[in-house]
Amino acid sequence: MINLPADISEKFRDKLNKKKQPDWISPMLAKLTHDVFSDAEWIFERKLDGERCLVFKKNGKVELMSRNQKELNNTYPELVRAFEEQDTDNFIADTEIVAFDGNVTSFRELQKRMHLKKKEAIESSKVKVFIYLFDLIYHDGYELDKLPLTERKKLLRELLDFEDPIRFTPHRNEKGKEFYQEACKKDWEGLIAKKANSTYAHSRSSNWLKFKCENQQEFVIVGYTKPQGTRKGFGAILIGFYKDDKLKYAGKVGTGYTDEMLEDLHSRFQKLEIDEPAVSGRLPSKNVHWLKPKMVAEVAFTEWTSTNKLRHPRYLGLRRDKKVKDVLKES
DNA sequence: TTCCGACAGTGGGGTCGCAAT
DNA sequence: ATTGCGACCCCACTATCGGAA
Repeated sequence: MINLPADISEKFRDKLNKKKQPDWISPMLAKLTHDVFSDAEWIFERKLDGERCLVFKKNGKVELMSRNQKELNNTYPELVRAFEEQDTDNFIADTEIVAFDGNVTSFRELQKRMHLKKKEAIESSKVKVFIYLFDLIYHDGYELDKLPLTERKKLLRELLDFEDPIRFTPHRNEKGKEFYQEACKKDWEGLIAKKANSTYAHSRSSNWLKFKCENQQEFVIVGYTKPQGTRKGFGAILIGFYKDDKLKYAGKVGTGYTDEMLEDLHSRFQKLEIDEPAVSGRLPSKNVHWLKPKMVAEVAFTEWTSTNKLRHPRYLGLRRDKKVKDVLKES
């Protein structure tokens, strides 16, 4: 058992604030970047594809809270139990709850579990969950926000027993680029890069960066939706790809456009309007205009979903060098 | 002067749970 | 039995504004 703050090296003593344990703290959020780097002043953690969770333990009582301050205790009773059994008390930890599909964390798998509310449904659920701890924000009367990240992680590792389902989130030093290559090869969601000496900010901060492994390919534009509210031009494009000479629907892409692009594309769509869809699949029916399959768009996304649609899609631009019939599903 | 953070507003896929059809 | 919708999860991105750099 370690005793705070006595075990923290002298130079960090002045960074500790004595404070009553809060019932809620806003989580630190990472910024997305497309600029992957290596840097000796940064550490790199595996990006876990699950549900963000803040763990509060106070006088033996455990509370799991979502990013939007919803209590998760009912959904994950086995995690609550695991924290109750820990000797350490009176702390706040930052975590991610995950489920696995093979060796990779799977949001798809976790979704079968995360919305369950009924006791029987949760007890009979086959989805096994784990909770990865990656930060310690408070312990035993002291706010740890102002300690450097690496000190907070050190304390975290010493304070708790890491036995399933409770797991520590390890990191690699310096070699972000190499680690990122490995991560994508292993089908991980990506990495989180963190400035090693940074404090815990209760907001989005550029001291935490997302390096996401992304997919990118062309799709045929087969329609678009009407704009809502103050939106210009159109809402989203509907896209498809060819399989066995037939156009298959692959979902919508509604972000990545400037106002100018929305208006320019919308004006190009006018000449291509048709009454019946040129694609097959489960198609949306409301507010949809169908188009002759003539235009090709480049789209980035994180992964294919179980129904062959794109997760986190965004528009990158038009491809004029590509024939529509050459647009196939690539990954 | 330029850059950056915070916010609102637009858009995506998916699940559960419940009400309406 | 099927469909639609809200409430939550996961988001990406643009536009705007005011203050920091």
